[in-house]
Amino acid sequence: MTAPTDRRAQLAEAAFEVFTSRGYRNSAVADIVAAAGVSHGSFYNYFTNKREILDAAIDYGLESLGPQLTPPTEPAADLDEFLDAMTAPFRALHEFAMTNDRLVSLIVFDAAAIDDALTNRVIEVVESVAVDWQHQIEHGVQAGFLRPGLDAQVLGEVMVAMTLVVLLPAQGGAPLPGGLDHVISQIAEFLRAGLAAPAPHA
Amino acid sequence: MTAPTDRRAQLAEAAFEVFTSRGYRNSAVADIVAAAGVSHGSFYNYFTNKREILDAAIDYGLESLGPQLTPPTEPAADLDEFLDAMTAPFRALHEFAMTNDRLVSLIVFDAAAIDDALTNRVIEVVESVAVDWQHQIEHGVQAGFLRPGLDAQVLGEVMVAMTLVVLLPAQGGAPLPGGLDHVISQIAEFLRAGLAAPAPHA
Amino acid sequence: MTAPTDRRAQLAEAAFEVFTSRGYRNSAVADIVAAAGVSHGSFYNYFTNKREILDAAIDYGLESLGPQLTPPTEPAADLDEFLDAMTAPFRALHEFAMTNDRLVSLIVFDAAAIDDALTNRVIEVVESVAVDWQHQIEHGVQAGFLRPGLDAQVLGEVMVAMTLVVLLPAQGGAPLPGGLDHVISQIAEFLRAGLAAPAPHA
Amino acid sequence: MTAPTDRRAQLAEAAFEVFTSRGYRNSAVADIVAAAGVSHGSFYNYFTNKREILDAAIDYGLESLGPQLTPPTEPAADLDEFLDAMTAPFRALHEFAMTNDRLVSLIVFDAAAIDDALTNRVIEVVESVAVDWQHQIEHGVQAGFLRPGLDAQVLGEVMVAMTLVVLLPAQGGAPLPGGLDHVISQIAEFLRAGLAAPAPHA
DNA sequence: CATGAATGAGTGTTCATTCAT
DNA sequence: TATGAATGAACACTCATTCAT
Repeated sequence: MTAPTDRRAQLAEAAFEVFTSRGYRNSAVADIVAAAGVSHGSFYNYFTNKREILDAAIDYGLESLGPQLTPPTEPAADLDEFLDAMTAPFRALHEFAMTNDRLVSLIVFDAAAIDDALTNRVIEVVESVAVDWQHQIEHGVQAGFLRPGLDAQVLGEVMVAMTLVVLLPAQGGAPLPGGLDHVISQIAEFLRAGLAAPAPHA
Repeated sequence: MTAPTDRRAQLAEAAFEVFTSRGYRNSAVADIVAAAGVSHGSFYNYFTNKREILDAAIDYGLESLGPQLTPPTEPAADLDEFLDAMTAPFRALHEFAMTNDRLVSLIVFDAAAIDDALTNRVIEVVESVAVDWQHQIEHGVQAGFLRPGLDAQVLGEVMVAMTLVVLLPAQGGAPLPGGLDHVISQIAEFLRAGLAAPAPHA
Repeated sequence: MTAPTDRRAQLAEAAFEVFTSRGYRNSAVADIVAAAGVSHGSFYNYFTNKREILDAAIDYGLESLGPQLTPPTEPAADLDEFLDAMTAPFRALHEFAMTNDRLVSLIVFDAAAIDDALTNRVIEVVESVAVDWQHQIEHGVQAGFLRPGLDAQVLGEVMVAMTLVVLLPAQGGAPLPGGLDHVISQIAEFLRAGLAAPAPHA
Repeated sequence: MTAPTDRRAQLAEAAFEVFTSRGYRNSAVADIVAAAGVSHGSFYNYFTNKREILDAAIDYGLESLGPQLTPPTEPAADLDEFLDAMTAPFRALHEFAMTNDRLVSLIVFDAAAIDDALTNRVIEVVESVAVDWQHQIEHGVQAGFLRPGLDAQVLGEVMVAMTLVVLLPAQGGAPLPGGLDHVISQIAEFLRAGLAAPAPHA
């Protein structure tokens, strides 16, 4: 019925739907093949075990996550552009998390329960985002609009950590106080004051 | 072997060890009773099901976490005291997480996969910590050493999120760049610049 | 709290309540001791096992059944008295079964599922009732108002079997068509025609 | 070993053997699969639970019962034919019960202990037999060889009840006094006298 | 005789994985 | 490559019975 070449993709997509709606441990291989409309035995022609299709399902999910997460690679020219670039992912992540809460849950919470390989994979994604922010900050220091002496690596990770604020509401946390725009503007002001170079004396 | 009165505690402790080393879903009741040196049937004299002992195991783990987590209830008198109070939990949390990494993993990562009740419990702990920080900030604004216009609620949650920086290394993340002291001093400087009231013009 | 001498009776009564409301196999010793307000361990001071208390519970139940079941021992003097004596137990049994349906169910249906000893006990009760009816019929033949040539033993058992008609409604069967009085009068007419000696030619 | 198409039937047959020899509650799924020479897990490919295979096992047993139970559908032409038709099932039932005593026990005695659905199923079988007898009687009244004024519905149920006489010996009761033929002839005479229309005056 | 904690064999059920066709 | 029946180890949970106090 489906072209044989994308049986694997078809199964991965079905697994994504099943895993994100039931969680990894609560999902049976039988659920996945049923969702894919494929025979039970066929599963093992494409994946050696249940664990393996989890990677494929997460890949499938991440294909839509990636672009929104990455901040612009062009370094900001001045402080205002910098703040825009730093806060843009907060908005994107919040919206992504609100509409894909089960995927976030799958990646973040199921991962650690399954094995170290998956945990490390998640951590790598997180670290790579931190590095993007780190570069923005390094450039801002060099360009002179950020305070000298900033440790860009530490602050890149601080930025990553701060995204938790906009992710938690999607995972059952309290709604953002004052709404997303207000929270982002507070963060922007916090960053402006916290990171900007002191105003030169007139 | 153990005083009969705390069989329940004995089982909870064993469950804590088992859950933190294998994860909740990968642990069998048989593992717990084996670790406790108790018969299989006895388990159900003390807990009505496997889910119930998870609460007890987490309680057991949290008894040592609680005190270290809470920031001082005395409001800070000036900016330096404030920064000390704000950053102290980072050190405590880092040390706790480094020595109790499996408990953190159990609480943070297993919770969501199990129950909404447990997820909510975790979120409540987190929110309560956010509120403590929020009060510190509110007081600092009133006392005049923090910038007016700060939204203490938002920034309290930002603080909670930032703790992720010192928690991740215990969960398999990269080691803290420059060490804990360096990271904390960077955060302190960030907070000082980001939150302090502008210096009055001489 | 209770006189120690009737602990056994107290347990038997509790067992009767528990067994008749839940069935033997679905009742736990824990249920019985809870209903009796007695400690779990005490049970085995009075009964060697769960099976044994079933006998005691049935004894307890039968104490109220016995009198209503037995037809009058005085032999009937004529055909009308005979028919009254033969049909009276139908009314009694119907009423007993309607108000004690769970006991009937326990005795009749649980018995066979448990062991042959209990089955035989039930059958003995039934046979003893059959013998009572048999004697009535034998006497009627001798007195001349019943047809000669009747096999009183066979017809005694037929009478026992016929009681099933008035027992089934209590066990979930259809209600008696026309009501109990109508059914009994039909049976009486059936017996009159079926058993009476032919009217002497005038 | 067995044609794959009737694994379900194979299991049902094994369950029938197990249930009729041990009773439903005393039989484990493990016993059934062992008797069928099938793996434990296979059971749940064919039945969703233990309760479900009981229905199949009873169906299996009833396939041989059904035909013998049903009285002829052709209405009797005269009193002698009527008595033959009425008593024929007694012989059939007796023989069935003697050779299938454990099935009868399973159906009659286990049913009530299990659930209402099964109890109702048994009662429906019984009622349907009663209706067959009822029709015979109705026809006999119309044809004039049975007494007018008979309530065919009541007497149909009385007939069903009377079959108990020939069923009990298979369940551990005393043997039929005088043998089956004698008992049936006694019942036939009883019915003849009890139901026949009065002989017209010469 | 009273207690209730301890026991452990037994239950029905699930599911990832295999393999003959 | 496709299939789906077959597998069996593992699971959470029950409960009649024992026994030290």
